[in-house]
Order: sequence, then structure tokens, then C-alpha cells
Amino acid sequence: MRIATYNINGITARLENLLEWLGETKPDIACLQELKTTDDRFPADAIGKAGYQAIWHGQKSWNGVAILSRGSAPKERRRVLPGDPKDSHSRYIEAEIGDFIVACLYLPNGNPAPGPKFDYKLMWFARLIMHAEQLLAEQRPVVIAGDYNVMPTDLDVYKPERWIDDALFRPEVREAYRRLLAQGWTDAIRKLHPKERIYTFWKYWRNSFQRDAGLRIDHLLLNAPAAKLLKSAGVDRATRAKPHTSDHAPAWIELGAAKRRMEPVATIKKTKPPRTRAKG
DNA sequence: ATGGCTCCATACTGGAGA
Repeated sequence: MRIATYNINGITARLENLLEWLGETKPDIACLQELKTTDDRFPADAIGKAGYQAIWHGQKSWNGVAILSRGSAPKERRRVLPGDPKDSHSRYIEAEIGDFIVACLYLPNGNPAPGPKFDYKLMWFARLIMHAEQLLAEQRPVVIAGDYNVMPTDLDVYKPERWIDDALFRPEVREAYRRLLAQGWTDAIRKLHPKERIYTFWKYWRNSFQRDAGLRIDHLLLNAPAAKLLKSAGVDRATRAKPHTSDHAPAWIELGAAKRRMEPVATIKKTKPPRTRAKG
């Protein structure tokens, strides 16, 4: 079971890239961010022809999230992060897919910091931490995947000293991420690659990708039942190298099959047939 | 050093992204 998260940076402009990536890497579940289009313009037909059922929460020009599945259909659980009825940004969607719960998020960027946008980011993070506490209580495997817009540690930034005052790296934001993990979530990529420099974003400017001047800001967090199933994790860097591509690369995990709760099975005693001597 | 690049809207420019 492969679950991926990909900030597509405009699903209209990037539809061909998206379909190519789906065909090449065949994720079972794909969480998308930055659709940058309204619900009625979401390309559900093209995505359906590629073999995926989807739910989405769009918005004109900005934000927008979707969950695609090529196995069980995603059953929507919520499309709003609780805690602020006035929040009009489309940044969250959550579904039940087979035995899994999958949440897809696009956490606010927060620049410039300090300022109202940074305040909004911290508020949004606090709401996420509140809601994640509820998700963590689930017995089923839960994956919270998306663009978190935070580099958790120095290892996740090509030049930490240059990002120290940025909303993606300020101490308050890293602290919020630590608080989230401390609830019991596993950062899948970091768990399997504790020392490796792994990035998921490179600016379009100044040949950032060619220089590997990147950031790790797209994450897949796992509750304990999901973490038990974790087999491998990585980043589709080749997707970032393509023409007309998003400035993010997809990040993914491979999970083993979720174990269904064993139902009590009536013991069938095998009784050997009585030995009968061949007569005659 | 506030540049550089690319999306979207209904546009020939500006906001947002990170």
C-alpha cells in the first residue's frame, strides 16, 4: 500500500504532470495540495479515467486539497479542521479508505513573520494539534499527510542560518511540530532515514533543484498502528526534475496490509479418520 | 541583498507562494 502526498501547485496547469506521476508511481492513495481551483473545476473525469476515485475541497485561486484512491473509494469524514468557524481557507480534508484513515492538509505558509499571516499559521497549527489528539485515539491506522510548511530540524534545510527568521523555520513553528509528534506520531521519512538529507521542495529560482538547495516540508505522520506497518519511505525526485513541474516533489510511504481484527473462529478439531485396516 | 520564478485572476499587473 503506497500513500503519497504531493503539493501540485495548480491542478489545472499541472494536470498532465499529475497523470504522468500517477501512471509512473501508482500510489494507492494520493493526497494533493494547492489545487488552486474551485470545486466545479476539479478534473474528476481525467482522474477517474486514470483509475482514481477522489474527494476534494477546492477554492478559487488558492489552497485546495484532495484525496485520490485507486482501491476503496474515499469516504469523507470531514473537510474542515475544527476550531475556527470563520476560517474560509480550503486546507483540510479527511477520509476513511478501507481500513485506513487518511487526512490531507495544507498548513499555512505564514510569511511574513511576525504578522497576521504568521498568527494564522500558529492558530492553524494549534487547531491541528487539538484534532490530531482525537485522531491518535483511533484504533485503525491513521496517516496525516501533506504540506506542513515546516522544516522540523536543521537537517531539513540546505542552509539553516538563512531560514532562521522565516515562517517555515521559526522556533515557534518547529516547537509546534515537536508538540504534534510528542503526542505519539511518527514522521515516516525521518524514522526510516534518520541521518539523511531529504528534501521535498526546491524554489524555482536560482537553479535550486540543480544545486539541491531544498527544504523538507512535506510530511507523512503515522499513528502507532500505521507505524507498525511502515516498510519504506521516500521522495519522487525525478518528478521534480521534469519540465513544467511543481516546485514540490511527491513524498511517499509503503505500508504493509492493515491487520484486520481477528474474529473468534470456532475451533475445528481435525479428527483423524479411524484407521481401517485394509482387509483382504 | 527582498532579487530570482510560476501560478492564478480577467490582466498587461498584482498577490501569493516558500
